Amino acid sequence: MPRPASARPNLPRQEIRLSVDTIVFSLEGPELRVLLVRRPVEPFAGREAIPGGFAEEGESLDAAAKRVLETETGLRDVYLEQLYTFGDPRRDPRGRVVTVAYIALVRPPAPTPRDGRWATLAALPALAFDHARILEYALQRLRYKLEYTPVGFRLLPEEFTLKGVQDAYETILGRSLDKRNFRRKLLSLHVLRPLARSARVGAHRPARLYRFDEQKWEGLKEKGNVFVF
Amino acid sequence: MPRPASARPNLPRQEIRLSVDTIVFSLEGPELRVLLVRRPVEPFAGREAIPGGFAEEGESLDAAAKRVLETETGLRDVYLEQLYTFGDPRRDPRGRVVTVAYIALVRPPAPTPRDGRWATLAALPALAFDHARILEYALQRLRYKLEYTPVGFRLLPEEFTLKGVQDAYETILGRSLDKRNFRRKLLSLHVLRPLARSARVGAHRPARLYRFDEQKWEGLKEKGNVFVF
DNA sequence: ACAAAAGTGTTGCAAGTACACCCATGC
DNA sequence: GCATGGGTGTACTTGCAACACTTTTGT
Repeated sequence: MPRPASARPNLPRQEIRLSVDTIVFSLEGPELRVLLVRRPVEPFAGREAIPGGFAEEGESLDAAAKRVLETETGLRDVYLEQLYTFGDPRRDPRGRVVTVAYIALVRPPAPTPRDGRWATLAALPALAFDHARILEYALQRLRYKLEYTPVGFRLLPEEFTLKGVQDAYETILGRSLDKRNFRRKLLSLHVLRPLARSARVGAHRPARLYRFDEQKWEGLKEKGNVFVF
Repeated sequence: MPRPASARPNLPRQEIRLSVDTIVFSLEGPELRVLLVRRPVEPFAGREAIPGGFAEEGESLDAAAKRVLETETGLRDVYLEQLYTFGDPRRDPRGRVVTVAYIALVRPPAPTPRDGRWATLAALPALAFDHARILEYALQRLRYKLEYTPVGFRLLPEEFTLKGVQDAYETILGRSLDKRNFRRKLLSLHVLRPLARSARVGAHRPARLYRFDEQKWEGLKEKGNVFVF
């Protein structure tokens, strides 16, 4: 329930609206995908866009991102991080809309929300507003971040094989990595807990399953041994 | 001149205000300093704060940061980059204010604006709002960024000595660096243009002057040889 | 000649890269 | 027994860290 503006004498009148939009990434098939929703109304009616909505009175930006994402797509308990704020005055034809963009990473199997689809990066349609630019920026950040922090695990199932991690990295970075070197480096961080169970799929030796160890990772962060942005 | 909200049927009413605040860093003495201004009015009247103001209708966020900074402090032609957006609903007692924070780096000699002062990090006063947190975040970003990109040159005079660069780095990072290793690494980037002239100060051998070569730096960025955030 | 800062190379270590074969399982 | 992907070690290269002396100038 917004108080009238007159109750806030020090605050100027502004015709600026604040929206919170999220680029949602997931790995599906062996491809990096982005969640797009189709706009039912003008402007850009019929075009696809990244999910988003307007911030409400009493909520923080993080909370708004979470709420909007759940409302629009049904996705919950996903990794969310603020990306950048886009404020060009002409980016929305309706008027002045400033968008705080977030990145979300969801684990497979990622449900497909109604009115949404998982688009591959190779076959992106024309997007509404300046969403193409936002997406490009998000992708760049994801790639950079992947090299310094184990953010990639947020795109994997809770239990995964080393091969799975490597495939994910290769997909996102768009280049192939040496198996032995990759495994050595990954294990040398000591943030993976091997499980007793293995993944039995196909006519070949089953691969050991691992879990990401949040605690050890937090420990490393606190000791400043890692780059975290 | 804002159009009435009724002309924008698709935009919701929002009582959210958008401010753009900037953490201004400079090197003075041999210390990293932050520009603080004293608040003349409530809330937090008399307290010091980082300079900032409200965004206007037709301007981009970058433009707003530039304008506000010049209006409040008289500083122009400084390096500006967006830091993060802070949107906790209780961060301003007047109501909902979302702040897009920027970092600015200014070269010496940095003029001291009226109603402002350059505070050292060692002796920071209690700041208004959540500005202490914003400042802490900015400092962290500055330090990280220094290690991957030559932002540091934005804090130096146009012409500088290698010693000058090293002093700057040591100040900001808070640790001492090996002279030979530092020089080798810096020169190996090939982004410094040595000048014929030298800096003659004091009873000892004068040091060669250098300039930062923006062009070569842009070239490296495009080739993807460098980490740029 | 001496005080003061500028400038300069080498060695050891750690991390990264390149590279090829045996192992366990299902069919 | 063979096809399929899982799992492992070693040599080379490169970048980073540690370390001390000579050079140039002003006084």
